[in-house]
Amino acid sequence: MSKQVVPVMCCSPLTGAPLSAAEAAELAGVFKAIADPVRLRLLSLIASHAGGEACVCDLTGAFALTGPTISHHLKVLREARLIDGERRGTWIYYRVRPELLAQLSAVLVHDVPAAVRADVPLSAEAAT
Amino acid sequence: MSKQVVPVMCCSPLTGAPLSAAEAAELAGVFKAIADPVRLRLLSLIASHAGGEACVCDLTGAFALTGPTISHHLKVLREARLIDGERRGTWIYYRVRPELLAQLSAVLVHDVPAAVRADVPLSAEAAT
DNA sequence: TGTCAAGGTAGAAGTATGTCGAAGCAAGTC
DNA sequence: GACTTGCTTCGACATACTTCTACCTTGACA
Repeated sequence: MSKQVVPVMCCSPLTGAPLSAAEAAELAGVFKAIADPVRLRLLSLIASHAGGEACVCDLTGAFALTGPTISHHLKVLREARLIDGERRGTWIYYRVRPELLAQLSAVLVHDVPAAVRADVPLSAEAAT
Repeated sequence: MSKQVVPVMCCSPLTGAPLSAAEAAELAGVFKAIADPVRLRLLSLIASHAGGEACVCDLTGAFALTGPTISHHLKVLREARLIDGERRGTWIYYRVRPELLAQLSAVLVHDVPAAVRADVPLSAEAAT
């Protein structure tokens, strides 16, 4: 593997029906993306930054890691569709995509209200 | 590592304040436990089994994996406090612990209602 | 166009994880 | 007590992941 292609999040709640192997693999790919302290902090750093977005320069300073390493983790998060990057002049700004987070959250419990689950319509997806 | 000791789940929602390194490490440990297709299926298999619990014999048959491998994954889930095992005669029965799942879910979104978050009071913890 | 700064990609090294076979422990049966 | 069944632990091995250094790409500006 190495390529964590996560097409469109599926999956009924964990506590509902047994997951199929394909669903489990898809879900595991996303969870794997956030199952790292650095990426978790990256995510919360971006999400809690003013305006809901942060440039890489803001993020690099928060870790005792080199630029390429941060870049690698951001790429993993991007490939998992958890964040979106946008270049604005010299800097690249990242923002989290709450819809996937909400879906993940919904999978973990069986009674998260639909309002949360459908935070942002998934049909708006156009990730490339 | 190898020892995934997860004392008591902490952590404010990801989209709230930036996670500290310690919080991130703790959270990442639990996410790492579920960031595997086999463990995810194991979890959903147990949760959706009649009575909310399943014996290892029920689980082993669902995978093209050897007993020791299933046992290893169950141990990881147990150490992450996501499941509980209980020996009853010849068989060992596992059941999921929805409270940690609910907490994890609450971390991923910022507006999960308290009713879900506090599914089961964490103070009841006595995991060793 | 040339230069600088911000970030990304490539490849390598060390470490962690997933899987297996062999062996061991616990409970039930004869 | 000996045997069988169910499950875990141990040790080994292959693969995946994290991090680094070196180098490349992109955009701003003189």
